Amino acid sequence: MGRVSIKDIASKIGVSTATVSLVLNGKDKLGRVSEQLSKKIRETAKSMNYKPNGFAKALRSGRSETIGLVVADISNPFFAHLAFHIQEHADRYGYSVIITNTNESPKKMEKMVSILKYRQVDGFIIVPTENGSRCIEELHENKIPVVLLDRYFPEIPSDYVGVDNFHASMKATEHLLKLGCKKIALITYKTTLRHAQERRDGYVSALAGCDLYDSRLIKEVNHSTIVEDINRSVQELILGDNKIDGFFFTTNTISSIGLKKLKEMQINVPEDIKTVCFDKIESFDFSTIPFVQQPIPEMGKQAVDIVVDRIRNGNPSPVHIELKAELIV
Amino acid sequence: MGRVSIKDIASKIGVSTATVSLVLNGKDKLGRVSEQLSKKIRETAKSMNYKPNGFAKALRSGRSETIGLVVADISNPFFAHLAFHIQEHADRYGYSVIITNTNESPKKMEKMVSILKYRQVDGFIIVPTENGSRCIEELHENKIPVVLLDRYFPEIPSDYVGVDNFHASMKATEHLLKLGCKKIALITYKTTLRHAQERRDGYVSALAGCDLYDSRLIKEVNHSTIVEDINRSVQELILGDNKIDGFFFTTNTISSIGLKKLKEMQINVPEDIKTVCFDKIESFDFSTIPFVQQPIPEMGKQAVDIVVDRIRNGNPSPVHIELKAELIV
DNA sequence: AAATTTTGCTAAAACGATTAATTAATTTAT
DNA sequence: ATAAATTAATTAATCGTTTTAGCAAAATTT
Repeated sequence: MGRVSIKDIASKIGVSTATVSLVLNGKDKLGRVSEQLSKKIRETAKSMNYKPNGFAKALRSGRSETIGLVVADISNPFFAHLAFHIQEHADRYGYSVIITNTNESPKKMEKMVSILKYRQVDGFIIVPTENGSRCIEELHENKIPVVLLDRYFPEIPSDYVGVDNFHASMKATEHLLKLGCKKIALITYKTTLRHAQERRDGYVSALAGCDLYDSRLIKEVNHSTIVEDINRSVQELILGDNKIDGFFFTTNTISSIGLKKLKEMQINVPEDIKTVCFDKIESFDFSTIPFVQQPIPEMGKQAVDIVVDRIRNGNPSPVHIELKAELIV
Repeated sequence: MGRVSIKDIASKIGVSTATVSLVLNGKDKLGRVSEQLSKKIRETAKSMNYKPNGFAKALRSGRSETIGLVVADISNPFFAHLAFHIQEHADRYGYSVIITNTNESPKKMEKMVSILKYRQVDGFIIVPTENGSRCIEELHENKIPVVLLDRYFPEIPSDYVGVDNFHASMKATEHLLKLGCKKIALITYKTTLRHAQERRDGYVSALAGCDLYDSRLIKEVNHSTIVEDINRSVQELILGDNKIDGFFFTTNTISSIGLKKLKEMQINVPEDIKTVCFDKIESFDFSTIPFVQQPIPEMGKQAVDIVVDRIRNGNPSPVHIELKAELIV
């Protein structure tokens, strides 16, 4: 016995498929189907274990009830957690989520967006890569709902959900200052992405406030050579002339590699040097290291809320949501 | 300008949609379309930026070129990494992946499978939950390709990809023995899932071999109350009469919580007590703790290979693939 | 009683592709 | 020159649903 279609139900009861469809979509009031028949159809559908064919539905209606999620790397815990909450929340609206990875390559991002477009997703939630703005603009031009997440492009107005990177970084840096640090190094990505710059600006602003800013303490690392870059930077900073007494790592990946290097060099945290990280690292003894905690569940929820709203009600002026990130000590 | 359909191409050149479809699907030899026209159609399609409508295709052909992935929890790094590799590999076959979470609840697993069925996925890769065998059997009855991953049900024959849990655990336990441990505790899930039992059996077997097996050193924890359970177990074991000198944690989550508790109790690893974990914990100082490393990329690859093969070539006798897991010291 | 409105349902055309069956034109074989 | 085979395209049905327009019968209004 193959799949049960609307036609099977219709012919079993002896009505038209139109009537069945109307009833099963709750439009029986509008279509004026009698109470009795309505009930009978619903019961028959249930007893025959009818499941609507999503493709037929999507083809006819033009909506797939699917959201495309594009992240840098689903195996990164930050994005994995985001994905988890996005899915759980989307599920409540009846939306499924297709997750894809860019691996921080704009080329791959374009490819993934194209695949998702082919899959006719109703809307996108995207953590964009550097130089990925063209791709986003194209989606805008095609009037496809997009919510940017975690990162955004200041030059193009679009819906965005993220955290207040600037103030979070400032607070993080100030925490090190309060602990007495005078020479605080920053390790961050070499990127034009705004959220990274905001994190840097927060750090700079905190230090400039008390005349401790020194540009030589900022080290930029490349995504593609991250391990070597961080190892080298940490080594230089530690062994160099500046007597570094604090580190601010601007992402979980950077933190993880940086702390590993420190451990390797037999530098104890926080005894020998203080550190603060952006994002949590899953670690059994992380308890001693303060970190900036982004409200991941809320970020996911907001992104879903917005994209679903755009899908359903069209595109008024874009919103730019900046959530507060807490410093956990 | 809306989407370009096959009809648009056809009418632009002045041919039938059938011809266009034939050419665009590489069946022009079969359908005997002239070389010239063939070329012209391909060029026009490209210039008009034609993207086939997946739903129409899926509706007509009955295949969605989508794989449904059901994992316990995508925010768990082990599953996140699996998901990553599954996606990357599926992409090479032209398949998209829809990921869903069960949160270890068989009810939710059923719901997710049902959603994915409604989405007409061509095949499933499933990390099943305890008591989830009925759901898998139903898929078998409906002749929908399923590959079980990480866990399986011995009572139902189905495709499966996992690791040799028994020997991996045995090796892990033997490592502790080699380090001189005499009282090795096991912390594992209280579950009927076979893979967990295999891990326990490996541990038991290693200890029984040298007469060190003591059932009181095995502690089972519940998924829903995992933190309290582990904390209590660790505390009991450490403070109890048995002078525990080793721990074997059977999953990454258990390891993480267990190690955190040890740290809290000021027990140093590996000075005061030796430990070995199943799965890697993302941690900057994990370097000192030996762990069983599952070949995640290979597991993902195999699972995709099998499910795609089943989709394309039907269902011969199920395969049961057990990969070797390495002990990383 | 005729005209109008409401009620309850159906017919049929989409949506965008695929594909078996045909047709028409040309080439080859007899 | 006629029949057979090959080549090159088209027609039309189909997948399962949604939805607009329309039709008859019943109920209501005038």
